[in-house]
Order: sequence, then C-alpha cells, then structure tokens
Amino acid sequence: MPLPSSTVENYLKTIFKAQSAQQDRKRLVPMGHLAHALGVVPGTATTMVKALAESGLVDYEPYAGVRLTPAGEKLAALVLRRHRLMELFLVKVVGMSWAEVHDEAERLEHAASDKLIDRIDTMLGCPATDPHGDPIPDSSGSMVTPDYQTLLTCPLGETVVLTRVTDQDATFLRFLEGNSLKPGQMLRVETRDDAADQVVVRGRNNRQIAIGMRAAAKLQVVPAGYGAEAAGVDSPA
Amino acid sequence: MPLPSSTVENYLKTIFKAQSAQQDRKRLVPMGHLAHALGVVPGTATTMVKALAESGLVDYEPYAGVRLTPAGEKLAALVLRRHRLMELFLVKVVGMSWAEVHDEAERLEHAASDKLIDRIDTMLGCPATDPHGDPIPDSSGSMVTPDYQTLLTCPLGETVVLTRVTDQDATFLRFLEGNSLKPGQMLRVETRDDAADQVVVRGRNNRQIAIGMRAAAKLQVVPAGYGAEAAGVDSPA
DNA sequence: ATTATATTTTTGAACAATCAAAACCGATAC
DNA sequence: GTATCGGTTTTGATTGTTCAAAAATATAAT
Repeated sequence: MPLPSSTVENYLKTIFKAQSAQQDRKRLVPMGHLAHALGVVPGTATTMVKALAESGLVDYEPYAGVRLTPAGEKLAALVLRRHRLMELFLVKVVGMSWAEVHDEAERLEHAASDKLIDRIDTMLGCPATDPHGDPIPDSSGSMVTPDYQTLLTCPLGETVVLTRVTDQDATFLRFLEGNSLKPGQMLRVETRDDAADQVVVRGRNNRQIAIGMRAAAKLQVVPAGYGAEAAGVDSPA
Repeated sequence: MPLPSSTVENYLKTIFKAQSAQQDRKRLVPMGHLAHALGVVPGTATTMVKALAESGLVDYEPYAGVRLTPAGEKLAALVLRRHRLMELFLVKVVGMSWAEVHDEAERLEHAASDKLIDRIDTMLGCPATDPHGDPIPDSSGSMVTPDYQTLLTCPLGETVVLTRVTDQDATFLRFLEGNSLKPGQMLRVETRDDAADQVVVRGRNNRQIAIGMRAAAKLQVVPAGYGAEAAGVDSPA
C-alpha cells in the first residue's frame, strides 16, 4: 500500500534482471543468487522475499526460489526505466562519462519523481536504449528485449554492430571506452581461440583488440545493416 | 564515521535553517520547533539530537535546545548546496517550474554525489543563488547571507529589486509566478496598511498587486541599482 | 537407502527511526 | 512559596532491514 522503499525496489529490480538473464524467464531465481547480487546474506533475502510475497509482488516457493508476479514485474520495469533514462540523461545532458553513470543512477533512480522522469524522457526524445544499449521500458512498464548474439556466438568474419554491453562495472567500461567499444561501433570478429580464452576483433580504425571470452560474452551485437542501429557508426575498415 | 543518513542530513539542514532564521544565529533552537519543522513528535527529535551530539555535530542543552557545531554547520551547508544547485539545475536545464523543484530537490539532494553536484555547479557557471534567491554555499561549505530588507521594511515609493523568496510552498510560488513576482523583478511598494493587513506593490507592466503582510515579509528586496542583481530585470514603469 | 554437501530457512539479536503516552522540568501566576 | 501549564524528556513498543549462527531441507554420491 505505501510506496515501495528503495530496498524493495532494489529487490524487485534484481529479481527482474536475474529472470531476464536466464534463458527461460519464467524460471525461479534461487535465493542464493538473489542474496549474492544484492550483497546480503541469504537469510536476509529469505525474510524480505517472504514480505514481498505477502504484498503480492513475487511468487515464492521455499527452497526453490522467487519469481515476479505481473504486479512486481511492472514495478521492477518502472525502476529500470528510471535507472536507464537517468543514465542516458547523465551522459547526454550532464556530460558524465559512460563509466560513472551507473552508480549515480543507482541512487537517483529511487529519488526521482515520475514527473522528472517523464520530462527527461521527452527531453531525450523517448529513447529506446540507454548508454549501454539496455532497452528502456515505457511508462506503462513494457519493454522489448531483443535477443542479440554476442561476440562469442556471432559469425566469424562478418561485420556486426555492437549494440549492448551487459556489465556495468566501471573499470570494464573504461577499458571498452579506451578501445572505442561503445554501442554503435562496427566490428568484425577475426578469430576465437577456446584454449587461449581469446577473441580477436577488428574495431575502429581497423585496430585489433583481443579480449577474453568472459568479456566477449558481455558484448552483444547485431549483423551490420539492420536498420537504425547504424546511427553514429564507424566502419571497421 | 559512516556517511550521514538522509535523516541526519535533514536534521542538520533544518537546524541550520532555523538558526539562520533567528536574528541571533548563535541561539539555541528549541526542540519543539525542530520537531515541528521535521514533522516528527518531540520525543523523536530529542532522541535523534542526542545521537547527533554524540557524533559532535551539534551542541545540545537539555530543556534549552540545540545548535550546530562547526562540523555540523559545514555538513548542513553542503546539504543546502546540493539542494539549491539541484533546484537551479532543474529549472534552468530540465525546464521544470519554479514551484515544483523544491520537493524534487528535497529528495535528490540526498542521492546526488559530490561529483554530480560539482559538474552541475560548473555547468551553471558557479551561480550565487538558486531560483528563490537563496544563496548557494561553495564546495567548502561557506556562504554569504546578505541581510536583505523585505516588502514590509523597505522604504515606500522607492524602486526595489526582488531578490529572495523565503517560502517554498508550491501554491505560494505559483501565486507569485502568476504575478511575475520572481527574483530579479523590479517593484515599488505603494502603500502599507496595518489594519487591513495589506501591502500594495506596483510590479511588472505597472500592474498593482495587493498581498497580505505575512506574505510580504517573505519577499526580500534590495534597493534598485545595487550591482549585478539587475540581470533580467523588468522595470515597473 | 544412507550419507555427505550445498543451499536455504529459522532463530535470536542488533540498529535506525519512529510513535504514544507517562513522567518530568522550568517559568510564570497567584 | 506553591500550583499550574507548556514544552521536554523518558519509557516502552513498533517497523524495516540487516547479520550470525543453528537447524532444516534437497540433491547428489556412494
């Protein structure tokens, strides 16, 4: 009944992201995963999740895990909307760096009113994605999550456009920025070597960049020439 | 030792404002006033103030009241800085209305990092005052608080510039906005009538505006032609 | 089927912030 | 001086969020 606390918002958001990350988004999220993602001990997550279930925001099956109800899903999507619009705003309008907006937005998302968020949305022209390529839910809480390939799964030798980076760690983002690996950038995967744990891509100015496979899996791409994503693209050759 | 919670920040801010509002800013602020301003029962304020005294942020004299220590004063000033820069930012950059930014800033001030605040400060050109004319402390926490006259005390018939509005109530601010009574506006006080509880001023486009004395006391002014305040001023005649 | 292992839940306790209501000052009024 | 009254403090309790450690459970291994 009262507005959700920022703690509740964080639980919902984390469950939402965990569900999105697993192939079958209807599957239960294990308590351990949730607790770890939130930085609390498992017992704390159990307590909180039981309360969320009380409020009808999640379905909870003891010893199995949690899943958002439609109500919880909507709330979570709106938190994500606030977060992602805020990130884009901080980059585009305030001029903050790609790498530092995540933490800032992490706090501001709980303080910004709907009025402010809608104003930012208008100001930015109702953008579809944030600076990391994450889709921005609309004000009703719905969102399209395209199922991109990654640098690990895309065809070798073909030109692709980097569309999304699924890790917000500042150090990682600074590394990517230093190598011009930002959404919109065109790339070609040259080689993959399982044994060496390496993926070599050719990027901006025809430069070669080698990254590990764990990192490569976080870079999502779409075949070049797929509509509007090409805005601001820089050819690899 | 840990960073102050937003509750603590609000207590400090409120004590700071109460001290500024009384003529002798060194006087103790009564618990009742503090509790009322914060919307808590007196007992709650007592408990919290004792904790603040423990941390060295306030001096507390039982049954007498509370006063900020230098450390508490600095913290409070920095909260005010965040609040006021945020308000100005919301008006100037985001395009929100004068009347609605206070509540928004009231929440954002606790979530914005120093980095963000400094960026906003630079972006706005290190402004001296917020949209209500309240002075903005610098990043070291110092601030000049000029001792303005009000529409109740300024000389009759002389042209003055509205410099500050000491009430953030949205309805009141909308009323002022509707009558072009915003900082920078030139005015002349035509008459004051104690019995009728009325002050009549001539403002923008030579229009006459009558306001009550309680409201008049909240409008601070400076004699016309006092330096830089004249930016964006509209003559009353 | 029984045991071992990893995960999860429970229990008991803590901390921050709050309220209601009883007890307690301190300044005034007689 | 004693009574009175408004403001203040104390006391006891509640809510939300968290942890540590003990107890319980599910799953996999023998």
